[in-house]
Amino acid sequence: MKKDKYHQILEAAICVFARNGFFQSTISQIAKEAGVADGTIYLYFKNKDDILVQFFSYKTKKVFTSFQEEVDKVGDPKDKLKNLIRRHLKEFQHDRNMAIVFQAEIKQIHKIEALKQSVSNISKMYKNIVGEIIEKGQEEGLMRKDLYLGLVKHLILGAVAEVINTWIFSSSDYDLVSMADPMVDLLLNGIASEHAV
Amino acid sequence: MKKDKYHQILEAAICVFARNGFFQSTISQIAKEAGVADGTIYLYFKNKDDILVQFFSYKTKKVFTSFQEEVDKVGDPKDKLKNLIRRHLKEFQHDRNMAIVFQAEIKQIHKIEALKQSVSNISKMYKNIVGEIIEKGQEEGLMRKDLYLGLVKHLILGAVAEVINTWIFSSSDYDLVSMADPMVDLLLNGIASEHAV
Amino acid sequence: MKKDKYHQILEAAICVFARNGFFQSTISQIAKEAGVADGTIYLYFKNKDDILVQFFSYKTKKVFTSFQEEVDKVGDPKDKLKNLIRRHLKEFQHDRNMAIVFQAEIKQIHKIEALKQSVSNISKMYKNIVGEIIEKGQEEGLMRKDLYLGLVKHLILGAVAEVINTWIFSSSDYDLVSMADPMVDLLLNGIASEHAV
Amino acid sequence: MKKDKYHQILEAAICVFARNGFFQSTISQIAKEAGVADGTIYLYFKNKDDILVQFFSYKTKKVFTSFQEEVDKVGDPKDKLKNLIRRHLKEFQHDRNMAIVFQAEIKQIHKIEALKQSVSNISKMYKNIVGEIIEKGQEEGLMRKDLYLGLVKHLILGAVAEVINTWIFSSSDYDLVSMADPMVDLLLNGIASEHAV
DNA sequence: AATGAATGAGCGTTCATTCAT
DNA sequence: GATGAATGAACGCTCATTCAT
Repeated sequence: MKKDKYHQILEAAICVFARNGFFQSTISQIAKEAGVADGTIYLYFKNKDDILVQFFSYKTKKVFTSFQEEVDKVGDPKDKLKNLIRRHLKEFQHDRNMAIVFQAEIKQIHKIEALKQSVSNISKMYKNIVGEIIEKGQEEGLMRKDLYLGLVKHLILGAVAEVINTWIFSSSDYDLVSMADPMVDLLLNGIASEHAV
Repeated sequence: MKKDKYHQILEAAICVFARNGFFQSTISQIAKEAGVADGTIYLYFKNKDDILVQFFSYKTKKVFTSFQEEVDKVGDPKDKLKNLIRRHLKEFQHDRNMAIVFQAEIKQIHKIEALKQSVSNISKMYKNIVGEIIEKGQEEGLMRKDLYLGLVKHLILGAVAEVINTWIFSSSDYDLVSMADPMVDLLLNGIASEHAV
Repeated sequence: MKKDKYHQILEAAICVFARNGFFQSTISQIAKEAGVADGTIYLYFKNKDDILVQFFSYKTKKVFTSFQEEVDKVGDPKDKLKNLIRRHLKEFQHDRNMAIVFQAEIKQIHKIEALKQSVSNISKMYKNIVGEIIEKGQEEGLMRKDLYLGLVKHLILGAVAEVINTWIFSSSDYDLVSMADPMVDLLLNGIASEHAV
Repeated sequence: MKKDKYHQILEAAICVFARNGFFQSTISQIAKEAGVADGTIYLYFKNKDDILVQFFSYKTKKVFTSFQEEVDKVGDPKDKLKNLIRRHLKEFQHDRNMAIVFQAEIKQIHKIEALKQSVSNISKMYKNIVGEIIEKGQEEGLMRKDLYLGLVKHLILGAVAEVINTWIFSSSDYDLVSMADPMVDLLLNGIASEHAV
């Protein structure tokens, strides 16, 4: 019934990284968490860095495929945005360790040579999805034409990331997904009262 | 003419931290950058962690005082928000190393016992400022009453943080401050076209 | 058509040892070279050291038998010496890996408990053969009576070893055996010009 | 009264290398022998390999200068040869650890990238000294003209090396230097009886 | 007999921290 | 105060050896 060792170690590693941070985690801790010997880790990963590389390439692919699927499910750009954010929150809520590593380590990681590439791609991919949604929304007259697109992407990604962050650092016992709809409302309509603008 | 050693070391440290990340930086590197001996650092800081503790308590105080001042300069809540964000971007653009350490290390740092407190405080302080602005806006009828306040705080902090992030990891030669006004516009009015809502 | 596994492994090991040195070689490398699994090696050898033990006891026996045979083929002590050296160079030229391991590892090897004995025996056996030749030469009046026998043995063994060494560390593409005759001439007659002594 | 740490460590290392061989020696052993902490070694040497590199470049220079001096002291080529060998044996007898490392490790060492150069130079330098002596001897009519010079060099170096080797692996309590004169006699006059040639 | 995944002791090396000068 | 040589604990990683299949 056991998963294969590769994933067993990968998950243990992510768990330990989530707890201590990548640089503060030791191979011994990971091995212990995974229930294997230290040396065993090196049968599946080239070195400590490689664990993170593998994690990012594996999870990123998996998560972004699910994002894209969710976006493609509906036609309306506003629904697309809603689905994207809901899925984003859902995936991260579902795998808290992944969420922590994604949020907390990703800023550090570009210092690891082997990860430079993949990290910058994660943001880019996400922002591409968002970008397409916005552009479609503009074409359909549902979204403002006078948007600085780059900024909108930052706004959305940043907002979601911060919500996840807060959830992570709190006791994580409230429902993250339930924040999707109010967030989309905020993003679409802003915080100003209608007659005030 | 030299600054006192304390600040000399502190700035050297931030520079090194910005370059390599906290855990990847060594006391030797900092000492070299500061032009002092390794041991000298321990005359001014209890240990390596303490450098970061000092940095955060010092910078946080300084920066947030400046934020508060900027917010207090004007009366209109929308202007307050604009001033806050403009100042935020300005300060971080002005001290890139600080920006990098704030953005990149802060997620890691709560794993350092001595920093747990200060880090969570930084977010809290920032969100308090934002919260007060929003509440004043609501009182004055300038902002929607049906806002989930916590979410709005995340939205604003997250958006600004993401903009700064992108700036840091890019070649950094564009003007960060100029993004303040369009960002406030976005936050206030959202991305949906008016008649579409 | 394959040789039995024992010799297959033994030869692979010598090849790897020749390339990397004993301590720098790993069981994995040997297994790979031999085309067997790591574990298989332990079916034929007690441990890594044992591979060298087996090699030395096997090769030493084989080589020295051939030396003795060659020496016994002729009656004249000078011819015996010539035959010995010629055979020595021939055997080592023929099996370069063996030559390298013999020359390069033998000095290290007495640090391996199990090999202490065999190594000192190799030199001893060789010197015994030489000793007998010299003594016979002296009896027959062909060699000087005033020789310090121990020294003569060193002289001969050392000279041959050094010639082999040089050959090993060069590109090994010249003929080693052709050096036998001039070497015997040198050993017999010395380097001084006749009338000069 | 203490020598500086650099030489203290270097000598301790050579002592340990002599005892266990380079690859079987650990930094901990060396540190213990030198009476310093493990880390201290890395203040003076780049890494374990570097200890050997330093040793060879230091000792080789020192020893060969002394060889050349000794050779230059006298004019007669035969005396030169005698002086060279006597000095060689003397130096190696005087510093047994050096002798062991020179004899035993040198064959292994060309596998260490940083040492490839220096090792091949040692033999070359020695053989150059010998070569010059022989050539001078030939010019002066003291040595045979029909010598294969390369072979003579091997003969001499090999013979001396083997004598040292035997001394090292024996209980080492006999006088090495006293073998110089008989050895030179052997080299000059050979082992054949005069009337027999 | 043969495999090769798994082990874990042991190594080289780094680096925060101390302290004699 | 300032130094930087010295420390030694702790880490990442290797590899001889074992053993279930």
